[in-house]
Formats: sequence, C-alpha cells, structure tokens
Amino acid sequence: MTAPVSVPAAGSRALAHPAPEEIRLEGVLHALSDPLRLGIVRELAVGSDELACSDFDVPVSKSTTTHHFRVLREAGVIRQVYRGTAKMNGLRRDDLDALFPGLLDSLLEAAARQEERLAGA
Amino acid sequence: MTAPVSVPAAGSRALAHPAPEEIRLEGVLHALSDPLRLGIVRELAVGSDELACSDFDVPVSKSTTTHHFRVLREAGVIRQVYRGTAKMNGLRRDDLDALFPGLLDSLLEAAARQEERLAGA
DNA sequence: GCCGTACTACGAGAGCTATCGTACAAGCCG
DNA sequence: CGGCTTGTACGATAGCTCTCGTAGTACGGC
Repeated sequence: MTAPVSVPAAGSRALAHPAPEEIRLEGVLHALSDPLRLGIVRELAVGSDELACSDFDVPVSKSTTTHHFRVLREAGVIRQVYRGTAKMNGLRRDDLDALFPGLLDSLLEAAARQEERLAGA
Repeated sequence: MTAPVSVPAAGSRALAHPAPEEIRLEGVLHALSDPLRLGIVRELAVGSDELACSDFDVPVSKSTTTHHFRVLREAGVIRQVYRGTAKMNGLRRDDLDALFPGLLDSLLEAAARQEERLAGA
C-alpha cells in the first residue's frame, strides 16, 4: 500500500501532489464548486501550462489566491511547479482524463454554456 | 425578470424548487461533492422517480438525511413531491440535460468508474 | 550583498456545513 | 379516534472554508 505520492524531485523546492490513485471525484467536484476556482481552471484549460499564479486576475488578496491554488492542487486538478520565483500552473488533464474520461470536457463545456446563458445571450 | 420559481401547486403541501434558469453549475457541483449526496443521486439515476427518502440506506440520522435532500433539491439536482406521508424523489434529468448536456452522464460514469477502481477491480 | 518580485505561513474572524437529538406535523390504517 | 410511519423544524455543536493582513522565505537581477 502506502500510495506513491509522486515523490518530489529531491533537492529543489517541490510541492506535494496527490498521486492519480488518490484523486477523488468528490474532491474534484468540491474544488470546482467555487466560482473563483472554476474560473481559474477554465483559464488554464484554454491557456498553456505556463501560467503563473500572478497571471490570473482574481478579485481577492494574494493569500487567498494561494489558498485557492492549493485547494486545486490538493484535489488533483492542477499541477504546480516552481520556476524561479514564479509558480507555474497547469491542468492535470492527462490524469483526469485517465481517471474520469470525458468529465473535464463536460465540465468545461457546462461552464462555458452557463456563462453564455448568464450573459443574456 | 423575477425568475419564475415554479410556483407550488396552490393548496397542497408543496416544495420550492429552483427554476431551470436559476440552477448554477457551481451549486450542482457543490451538491454532488458530498459522498452521501453523490450516492443518493447515483441510486436515483438507476432507480425510478419513485424513491422515498426512507428508501435510501444512508448512515446518518433522519434530520441529516432531510438536510441532504434539501441541499440536492435547492441546487436543482432533484425534484421532490409529497405522496401521502412519503416524499418521492426524482432526478431532474430533463432540466440538467437541457442546461448542461452530457454533464450528468459524465458525472455518473465518473462515479461508477471510481467505485469500481476503489473496489480494487 | 541588496532590493524587488512572487509566493507562503500563520493567525484570526465570519460564515457556512454536517451532524445530532428532541419535539412536532401530516397523512395512513386499524 | 389512536397510533404508526414519514418527514420537518429548531437549536446546538464541531469543523471546515473563505477571507484578510502581516510577516517571512526563495529567487533573480543590479
């Protein structure tokens, strides 16, 4: 047992990510049930893997931003890695698609559709 | 404006449900992010529309069960109607599919897949 | 070596959530 | 009617979550 928690690269500053086996659907849904985090994930889905935390235009303080990114990472939704002083963020699309095929796309489309609808289309 | 909150049938004991326009993706995800509620929805998805609250075998007290069903109803995930002393529950599959095509099925499949995986398949 | 940038840690407060037990209401059945 | 079944309301509690500000760490550039 003792799930392989994707051991951090030895020497450097590394961040704990859940192994794919540890990712729980409930956790993913919970992470995405916050509008702010859902927005972050949507931005990440269209952009590249190379978005720093500060590239997002969230209407909360820096500490709160850190908090939300951590929730997303700990739920297994995003991957984070340091690159100098910046922390680059990327969707764990590969892992999520392997665990829950089609789910991420459905969620992203649902979010897009809702935004369109609420915009008074 | 003033969204039509699907006015309850006049005289009888009726329950407030959100109108389709009021259903929010975040709310749905939040409702489903609880293992208990996700389980209820999964049972509802395979069974008929005719399941009473007491037909579910949840490991919590009656009051807590009431609470969870209310969360699901207020998020727009289920429909509830009184039938004698019982309260019958049904998925709002039609409304959900119209708002978020494919999402419900993706979620149900993801849940099934995870259960299979965790059962040590 | 020093400063600025980017992010984290910690502590705190407000608010929501899950849970319970007890007490109660509504409807069926004998 | 009286009792049983089913679910609700209310109050309470513990725990989580979102939010912030302040203080601190890690890294890159001058």
